[in-house]
Amino acid sequence: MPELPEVEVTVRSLRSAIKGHCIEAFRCFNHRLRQPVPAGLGKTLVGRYVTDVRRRAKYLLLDCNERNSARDNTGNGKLGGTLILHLGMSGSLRVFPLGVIPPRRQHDHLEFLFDHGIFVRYHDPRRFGLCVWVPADAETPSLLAKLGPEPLENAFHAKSLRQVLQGRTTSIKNALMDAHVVVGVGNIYASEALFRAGIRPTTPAGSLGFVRLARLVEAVRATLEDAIAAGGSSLRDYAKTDGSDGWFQNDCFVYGRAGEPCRRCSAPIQQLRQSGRTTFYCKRCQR
DNA sequence: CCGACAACCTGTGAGC
DNA sequence: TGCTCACAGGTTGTCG
Repeated sequence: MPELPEVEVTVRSLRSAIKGHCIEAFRCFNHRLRQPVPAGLGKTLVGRYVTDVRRRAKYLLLDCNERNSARDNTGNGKLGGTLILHLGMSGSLRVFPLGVIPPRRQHDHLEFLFDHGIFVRYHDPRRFGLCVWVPADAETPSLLAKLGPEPLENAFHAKSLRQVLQGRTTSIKNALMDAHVVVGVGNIYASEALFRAGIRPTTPAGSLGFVRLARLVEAVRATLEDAIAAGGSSLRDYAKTDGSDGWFQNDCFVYGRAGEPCRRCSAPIQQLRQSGRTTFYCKRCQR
């Protein structure tokens, strides 16, 4: 489901809905996610204001302030911190306007109620997502410690990319999906970016020269920006915070289009398997 | 260190 | 209709 564009779209609407507001209530109906939702998380969260909603890689980060002492008897202290959410393969967040709280669906695992009546639900059928609290004085959590550059920021460029791919024999498609190389690019957008760059997904990562990598960097950026503008891709589970679908799946050049004509040259789109994931490409446009 | 693969979990669609 | 199998936007641990 969610790759960088879907998480970014979620972060933006969540930010506008809850930034500056106080968590009045929290409920957890199933703590068994990829990592267990900590017991007593509600006591940690209630009474805190969300000072910002950010994204790092595919993680959503809810920054929370210090809390006035009285209600806190959790042993977590009153120190501020960050709630880290990940949507895994099938997760989504839904924001309900004031006073609207529909019945809970199957796989709605977490609920947040804010002081202005806004209600947020976390839904994740496969439970590959996570929800953990990191106090402000903790060292960088291992989840975030070893991540590569953000693809939409300046630190992602051809020169550094060539350096990290130096000597790597794995395919460029596998390398693009490696979060040590660059974050946020998953199975859909790796195929899409390689199409836009005109690069065959099976090309050994270390064999690409500066010019082709520069083209790839721009293709990754353009692909992700277009997908964000389209509200992300909705295939099975992903939906925006208002419950509506993203549209980028309709704009894909290659993903999910095996056998269909290439939008650029009409040759049939090819499909193959790389490290257990399906890859799509055009054998004429990508060399 | 690197690369490939299984595991985590549920739902869905295809084929028999 | 009902069963089984393959596969699905991610990440992590393990093995060779």
